[in-house]
Amino acid sequence: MASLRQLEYFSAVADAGSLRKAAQRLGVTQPTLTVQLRALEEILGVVLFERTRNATLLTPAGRELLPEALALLSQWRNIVESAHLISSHSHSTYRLGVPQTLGPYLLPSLLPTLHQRFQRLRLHVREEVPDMLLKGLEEGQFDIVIGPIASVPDSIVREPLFREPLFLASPVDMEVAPHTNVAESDLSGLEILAVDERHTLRREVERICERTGARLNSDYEGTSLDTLRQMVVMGMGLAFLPALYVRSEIHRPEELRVQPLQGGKLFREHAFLYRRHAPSRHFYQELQSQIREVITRDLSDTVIPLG
Amino acid sequence: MASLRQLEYFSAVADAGSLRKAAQRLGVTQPTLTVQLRALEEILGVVLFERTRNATLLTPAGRELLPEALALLSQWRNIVESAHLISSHSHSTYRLGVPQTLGPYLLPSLLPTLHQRFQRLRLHVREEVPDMLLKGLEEGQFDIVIGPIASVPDSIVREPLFREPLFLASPVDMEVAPHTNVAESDLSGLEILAVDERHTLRREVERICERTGARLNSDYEGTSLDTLRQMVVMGMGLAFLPALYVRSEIHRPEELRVQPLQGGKLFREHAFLYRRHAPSRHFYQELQSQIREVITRDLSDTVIPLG
DNA sequence: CAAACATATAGAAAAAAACTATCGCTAAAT
DNA sequence: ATTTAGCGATAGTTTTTTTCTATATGTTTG
Repeated sequence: MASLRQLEYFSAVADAGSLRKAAQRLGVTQPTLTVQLRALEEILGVVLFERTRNATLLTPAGRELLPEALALLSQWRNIVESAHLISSHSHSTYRLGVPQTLGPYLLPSLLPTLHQRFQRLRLHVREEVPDMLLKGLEEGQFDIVIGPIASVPDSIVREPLFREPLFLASPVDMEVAPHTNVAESDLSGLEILAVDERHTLRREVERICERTGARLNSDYEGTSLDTLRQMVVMGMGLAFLPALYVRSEIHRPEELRVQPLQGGKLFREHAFLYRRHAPSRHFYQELQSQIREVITRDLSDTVIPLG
Repeated sequence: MASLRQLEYFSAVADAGSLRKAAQRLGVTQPTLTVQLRALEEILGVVLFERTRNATLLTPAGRELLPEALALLSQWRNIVESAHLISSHSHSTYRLGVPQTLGPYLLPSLLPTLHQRFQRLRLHVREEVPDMLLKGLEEGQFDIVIGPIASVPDSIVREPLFREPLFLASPVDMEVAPHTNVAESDLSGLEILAVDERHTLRREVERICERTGARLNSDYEGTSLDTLRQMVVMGMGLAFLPALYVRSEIHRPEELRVQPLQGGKLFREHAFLYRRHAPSRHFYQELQSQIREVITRDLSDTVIPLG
C-alpha cells in the first residue's frame, strides 16, 4: 500500500521535471525520490517516469495517472480542511432524540434560536419512546437526548431542564370542577385516557389515578397526543395533556376545556442527557446552556425551568 | 501527513465498532490501532471515535468524515486498478507526431487497423514540421514519430518504414514528356514549386532541381500540398507530389497530369522513431510491426516497404 | 468481588524512510 | 578531446515510524 507522501512526490517530480529540483522543492534529498518513486511504480505496476539525461519525463502511463493522483491529493486536503472546520464542534451534525410527546411542541421553540447561535450546526432529530431514548443514547444511536427520563446509569449525564405541568382536558359539555383549578378529589371515579405504557406520561397518569381513584381506560394504545385530544372531544373520557402540547395545539376553547390541577403536583420533568465521556461533551454543555436560556426566555409562562 | 493505511484503519474500526475486532480483521494487533488512530486524530485535529467500555463508536465528527475517507480509499483503489490496466501498454494514450505532408494521407490507412488490433489504445496525433518532430521527440512532447527523418542522435531509435516516390504534377495543357515516365533530362529549365524549407520534401526537390537544371520557384511559402496542387492547376509551375498524397487526393486526371519519374530515383523515406530508453519501447516495437504489416498489405501498390 | 472484556501505555523490535557519500553517464564548455 | 557540470542510481548508515509483546487500567457482569 502506498502513502500519500509518495503521491506528493509523484506530483512534485512530474511538475519539476527533475528529481533534484523536486527534491529541493520538497525539502528532501534526491535519493529519497529515486527510491520512493520506484516503490510507487512497483505498487502501481507501471513506470511513471522516463529518466533521461536531461530530465525526468512522464511516461504515457504516468501522464494518465497524474491527474488521478492530483485529484486524490486534493480530496485529502479537503478532508483535512473539513476536519478542521468540524473540530469547532458546532459544525457537525448531532443526533438528537426526543419523545413523540415532547419534540413537536418543544423543538419549534428551540431550533430557530440554536440555528441562529450555531449557524453551521445541524441537529438530526429522531422521535422515540423514552426507554428507547436512553437505550439508544447508551448504544450510540443518539448523541444527545431531551426527555422525561428520571434515572440514568453512571455513564450518562442527566441534567434536569424543566418541569412541565399536566393539564386536565375535558369535553366542554362536562363540568369536572366549577373552578379554574381542579382538586385531586374532583377526579375520583372519572374515566381517564392515556398514551401507551411505554411513555413516562402514562406512568404519571397511572400514579395520579391510583391516588385519586380515577379509572384508567385502556381502550387507547397509541402515542399521539392529538388522537388523545380527539377522543376527549368525542366524550370518550378525560386526559392529562402536557403543558407544551396545550400551549402549542389547543386553540379552540369551545371544543375542549383545559384546566390546571390544584397544587401543581401533576407534572413531568424533562432532562438533557448525553454520554459522560463523549468527546463532544463540552459542546453538549454549551448547547444545554443555550437551551436553558431559550426556555427561560420564551417558555417560562408554560414550564418551570430547573437546574 | 497521514497515510492511506491510517484511513483503512479508520474505516475498519468504524465498521467493526471495536479496536480488537478490527485489529483481528486487519491482521494487526490492537495497540497498533490505538496508536494509529490517535495519530490520525492528531493530524485531523478531530476526535473520530468515542471509546466506551462496550464499543468504539464514531463521534459526530467521525461520522461525517468517514464517507469522505471511504471515498478517498475507493479513489485510491481506482488508481491502482487503472494503473494495472495501463500497464498492459496498449491501454494508454500515446502522442504521435507526423509531418503535415504525410499524416492526412497515411494515417487513414493505419488507424483503423491499429484500433482494431489494440482496442483500448489511443493515439494523440499532432502534425508538425520534421525538424520539430525530432526535437519534440527528444524533449518528450512526442512519444513516437513517423516521418521523413534521415539521421537521429543516439538517444533516438530510427527504423525505416517505407520509401515514398514523388510524382511530377503538371497542368494537363502542358506536355512535359510524351511518355508515361518522365526522364530527368525533361526537367531542365522548368519552373518548380515546393513547400517551404522546413520540409524534407523541399530538400529533395532542391536536390533534383540542381541535378536537372530545373528552377525552383520561391513564390510559395507554405505547407499545404493541396495549395501546391491548386497552384499547378492554375499553371504557376510544376510540383513534385508524394505518392500517398497522389493516391489519396488526386482523383481528376482532367485537371492535373501526374507522372512518375524514370528510374524511380526521386522519393522520400519515412521512418518510425522513438526514444531508445522509453519505458514503453517494447510496445512501440510491437506498434511498429503492426504498422509494417498494414503498409505491406494495403499500401505496397503506392510505396515501397523498407526494413 | 472477581472474571471477562474493553482500550491505553511502555518499551523493544522490525520496517520504512531519509540521509550521506559516491558512482556512472551524458552533454555542454573549454 | 578533455574537462566539467548536472543528472539519476546505488550502497550503506541513521533516523523515524510502525508494529509488536506485555501489561496496566477501567467498567460491566455474574
